[in-house]
Amino acid sequence: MQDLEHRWPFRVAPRSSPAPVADRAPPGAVGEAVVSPGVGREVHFEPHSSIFLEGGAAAHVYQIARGCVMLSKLLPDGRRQVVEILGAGDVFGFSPESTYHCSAESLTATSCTSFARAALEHTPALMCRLSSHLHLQLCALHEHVTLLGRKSAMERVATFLMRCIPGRGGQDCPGPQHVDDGALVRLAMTRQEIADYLGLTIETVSRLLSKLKRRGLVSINKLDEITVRDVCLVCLMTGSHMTDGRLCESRGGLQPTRHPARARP
Amino acid sequence: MQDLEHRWPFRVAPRSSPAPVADRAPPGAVGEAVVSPGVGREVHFEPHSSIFLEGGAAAHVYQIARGCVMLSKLLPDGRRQVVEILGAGDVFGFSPESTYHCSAESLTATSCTSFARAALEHTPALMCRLSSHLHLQLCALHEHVTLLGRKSAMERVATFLMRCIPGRGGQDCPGPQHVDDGALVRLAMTRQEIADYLGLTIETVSRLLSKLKRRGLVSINKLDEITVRDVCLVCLMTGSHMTDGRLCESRGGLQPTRHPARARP
DNA sequence: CGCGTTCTTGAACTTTCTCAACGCCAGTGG
DNA sequence: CCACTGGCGTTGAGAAAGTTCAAGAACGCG
Repeated sequence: MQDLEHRWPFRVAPRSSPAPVADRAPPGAVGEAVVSPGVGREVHFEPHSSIFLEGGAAAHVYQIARGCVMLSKLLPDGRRQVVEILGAGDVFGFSPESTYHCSAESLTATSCTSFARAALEHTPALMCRLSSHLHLQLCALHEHVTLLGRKSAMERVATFLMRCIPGRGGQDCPGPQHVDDGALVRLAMTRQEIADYLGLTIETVSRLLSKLKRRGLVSINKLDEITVRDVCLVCLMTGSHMTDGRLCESRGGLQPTRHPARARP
Repeated sequence: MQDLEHRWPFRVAPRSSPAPVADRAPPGAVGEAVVSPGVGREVHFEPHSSIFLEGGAAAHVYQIARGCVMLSKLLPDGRRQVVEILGAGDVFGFSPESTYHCSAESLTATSCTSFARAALEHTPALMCRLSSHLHLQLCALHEHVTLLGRKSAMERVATFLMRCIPGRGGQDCPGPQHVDDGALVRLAMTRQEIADYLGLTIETVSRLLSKLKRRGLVSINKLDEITVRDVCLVCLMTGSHMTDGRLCESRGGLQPTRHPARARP
């Protein structure tokens, strides 16, 4: 259907044309036709405002028309995990219980269509249309589970940066388009949120960004605005590609034994 | 609707009645009515057989009628992550691309209803019925992301054991039913698979199971058969409960700053 | 019984976390 | 205008958790 990656299009502009900082229309067909057939209601959220809290009554289901939403969970001792980051077209607020199992917070200015849970249960057609988006999210979540379970800290940060650059890093990545393969990334997240997303501490995220800066791979313009100077090079650090040039070759079968948990040095 | 946990009911028997090692009907309504309206075909898999491989042509979507399935992904250097473990009622094989983005393997003897992808696309009603299961899986995946991102190795192992005991550890856990609060767990997974599921190494899993054994919390009968001697005590080690007695109290709001990444000693 | 596979255990080493100090920046109020 | 303050972010030193490597034990199967 369409690309799995870059489903939360942070405001990003190609390096060569630094102009359009305003929100762009999401790439791909993901954000298509968010029709609201009577039951749906348009709701808007400022950047970094709470949409609902973990444990609150699960009254509504939301579909994002524009913007970015972050879902997170807390452990009772205060450890937080950002569980999913969503963009246009994505659906959240489904809960098998009567309460939300995670909190939702907008990252950028966000518009959603909200559906009352009760109404939804009486409109199977609508329910289905919303559900049909979920397997995209499931797929992205699988990718993220792999990041959390098996990638080193640097690979996580590199992967994170690549996810902020639409159109690059996926299977159909066109490779560098200009001699200067750079991209401007607006993060819209604090270091703490990035850390909670990547399963790291804030210090580690900070240190690794500094290391990337020292190596000349990125430059940090404004804390939440990073220029990735060589997209391809950062992409090679994600752990998702063969480091010796070849891209993923087809695998002969499962390799059940001896898996190094982290990349070898 | 129903419980999130124990959605992959490994063969488990209460400690007091050690008899029924044979597969039990799944608890809850998850495994309801797996009707196959013409398009669906019944397929069976031996324990530990491959259902499809990551990168293979995504020809079918499956719904589990009975048994357990493990989804996994490989990084190009051979690191593996078990991404999801599924039980009766769960759906897998959806892919936004033309190829599968993960591999599927049966853990126990498994029966599935398989639907040709092409047929599915012409039967929106069926598609919807399958999709409607996905938000349950999404929810379980959020839980697992939290485990991978924020839990210590011991908390992961404890959580894993609790997930193998149906009816316990969830929000509606009845607590100990007998004076002797034990449970028999059939793992159906090798140590390597458990490690790949929990984002650890095989050595760490082995070490921590030994530590639990030394502390008298579990006993290991047959490598893949473990008796959890005190379910409640193991549950307190999962990191999902307040360790000082009280269960989760309602939280006042988001706590965006200072999150210890691991539990304090 | 012997062999291959899987699991366990130990010791050394890495990575990442923890704790603490410091820097930067924006907003505030004298 | 400038010092003060609070919130983030960065950096360093030391500690801890988990990994790696290697050897030995246990299991299962012919």
